[in-house]
Amino acid sequence: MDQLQKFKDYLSLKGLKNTSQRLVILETFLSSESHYSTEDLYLKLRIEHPKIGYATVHRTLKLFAECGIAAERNFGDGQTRFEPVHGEEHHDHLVCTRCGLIIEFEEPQIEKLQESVAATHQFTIENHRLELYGLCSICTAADL
Amino acid sequence: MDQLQKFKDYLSLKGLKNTSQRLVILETFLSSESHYSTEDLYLKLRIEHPKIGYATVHRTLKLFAECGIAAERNFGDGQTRFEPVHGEEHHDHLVCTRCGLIIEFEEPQIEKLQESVAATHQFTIENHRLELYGLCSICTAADL
DNA sequence: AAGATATTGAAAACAATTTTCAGAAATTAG
DNA sequence: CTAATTTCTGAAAATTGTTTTCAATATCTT
Repeated sequence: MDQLQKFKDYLSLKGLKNTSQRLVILETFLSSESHYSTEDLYLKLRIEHPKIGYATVHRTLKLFAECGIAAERNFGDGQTRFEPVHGEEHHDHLVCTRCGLIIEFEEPQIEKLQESVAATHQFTIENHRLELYGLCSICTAADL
Repeated sequence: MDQLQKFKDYLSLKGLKNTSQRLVILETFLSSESHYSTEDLYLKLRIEHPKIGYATVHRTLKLFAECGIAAERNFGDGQTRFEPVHGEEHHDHLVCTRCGLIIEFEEPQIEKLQESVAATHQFTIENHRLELYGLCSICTAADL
């Protein structure tokens, strides 16, 4: 099922309304570079849809997160970011502290070790976050 | 070297002053349960030292972080927390999403895998954060 | 002890996020 | 199709956590 259908299903399930703003925001959100903050997306939308307000963008992003279309991320810069979820494997992030580059990665072995740590403490894991902060290859090179 | 000495050295290195507030805050910070938010520590201090202001607590916690006595943590609840650092191994956290319990753990194998992920992307890791969110053993049991 | 400099606490400023509210839009009922 | 009901929107205001300002005070140096 595609994301648009998933969103519409969620709206009707919850008795919410299918508005033009929500569809425009979804389309823009899905169509490009990930890791949007509310502000990022608001500014991008404003170019073609200057009527859409900041609060609506923010509310809609929260709605995406609620229905599983987006995941909330926080990379410690004081802004919450949202990234599209496409039902793929869970992934984690490398974050360049100099240029802001964000790279996604998957490492099933780490996930397994996390499970074993949780088991040791009789913890039931619901989700996790792993971020590696440092310099990307370009910034590392520039640093020499 | 103990933490008090480390703090005093840092102060004189930076030409900062050794005030009674700073010492009281350090003592209280080190003397008990970790993972304080500014507010937590402010409220705790207020019992015995009602004159100490919120801003001073906050500034002092930042100072601890600067000189390596404290580490800043953010568990996604919108509050920055500070935990005492005692020069031990780096550790990560299990966070109970129901009762708020925080358990620390170390898993060197995970650290190694992180290094290999970074190497794959020619990334130079400066630091990382790993948090496992879920239910602690007690909340898991209560959930049945 | 005096002078120079940093610190304090209260309040104001900030930044990100969330809420309020009245008018507008979407859905449902008739 | 129209009216009635309910949700949504956008602008502005409110909230929350954090940071800064500033005048009075404390600390350090000589």
